[in-house]
Amino acid sequence: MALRYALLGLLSERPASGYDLAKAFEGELGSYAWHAGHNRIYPELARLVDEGLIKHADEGARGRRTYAVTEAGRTELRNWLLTPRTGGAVRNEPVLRLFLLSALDPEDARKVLRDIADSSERQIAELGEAMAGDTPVSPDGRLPFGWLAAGYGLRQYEAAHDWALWALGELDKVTRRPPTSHP
Amino acid sequence: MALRYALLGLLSERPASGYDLAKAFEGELGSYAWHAGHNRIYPELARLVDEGLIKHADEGARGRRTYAVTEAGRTELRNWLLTPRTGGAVRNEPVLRLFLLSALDPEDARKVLRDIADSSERQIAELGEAMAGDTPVSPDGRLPFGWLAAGYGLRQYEAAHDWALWALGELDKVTRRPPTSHP
DNA sequence: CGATGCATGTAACGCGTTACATGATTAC
DNA sequence: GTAATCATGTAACGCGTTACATGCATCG
Repeated sequence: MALRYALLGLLSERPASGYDLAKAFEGELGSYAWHAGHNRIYPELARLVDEGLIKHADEGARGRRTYAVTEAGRTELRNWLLTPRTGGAVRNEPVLRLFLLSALDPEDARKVLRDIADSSERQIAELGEAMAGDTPVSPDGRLPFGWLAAGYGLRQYEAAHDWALWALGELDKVTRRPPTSHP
Repeated sequence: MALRYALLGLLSERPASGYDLAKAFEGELGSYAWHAGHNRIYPELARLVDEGLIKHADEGARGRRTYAVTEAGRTELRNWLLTPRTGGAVRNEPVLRLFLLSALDPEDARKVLRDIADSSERQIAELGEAMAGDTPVSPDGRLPFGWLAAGYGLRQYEAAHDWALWALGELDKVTRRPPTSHP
């Protein structure tokens, strides 16, 4: 049920074809929030047209068809965004891995935790660079798509980094070793 | 592919029946990491037995069958946990909502952000209470299942809270209003 | 003896992934 | 002219959800 809202959201930025939308999912949106390939996108676009949430906007070369969001579509998206998620079914593999850490012996768990510390550090550097400088403002007086989400990502990775270091300390406590020093 | 590792992880704590496992998913594991009902669990247990990753351990009253992890199962779980996730397909609805925030007008976006700030504050209070006091140690000298994950959750919610307040400030900037004061 | 909880399964359906398949245009 | 890119679809399969279905044991 989420793909349709991703599509409505992208189309509410500007009209686009299925091909354009597939490319949009290959950027930050797709890597951090929701991914979909053209094979899922085309059938869903057809359904959205059926339901009157988007409409055919233009026909271009090579069979290119662009779609635009309708008023009904805008309303539908707005309702969804304003309705707080109902604690729905969770399927979060990275978090599952953290839960299962206690199934590893301490040496292996340390390996995993150091990996997390390292990779989150890299992500922080990347995102921090992307967000350096002033708050950007689009000509229409809105925040650019993804700017707020990037800020969220940055804080999440900082939290993950903090956590990994704390967890290494916790592990040291129960194995009664002196704190490991890793450069 | 993740459910099987959740099951292997739970069974590596202690042998359990399908029914026990279904209950385990109703706790923190199911609310934060991965959820599954008995309908998914029973077929997957059958498959794991077929593949030799778990084995039949005991037969009890009312048709109760408990399973235990085999050496092959332990190895499989360990390999999975030690293999860093390959940036696989992302499907994270809460984050998708953040990306789409720019599709809302500023007044609506503020509503959503205040909701997030409030709910994360509640979660922080809950988790903070659960984690108050010293690091618990099980008799076998291991950290209890879920302890590290709880620490992760706490930091995530703190990050979300921080972010929501920051995002409200960013919104104020582009709409050129004085910072909102909300109690 | 009826309600609740323990305990296990099957069937239909939807969403997502991987693979298969096709054709038009542009760049070299 | 041929390779890359634009552009759109279909089919098979797997995982997850919702709903359907059954039976035993304990508590009051």
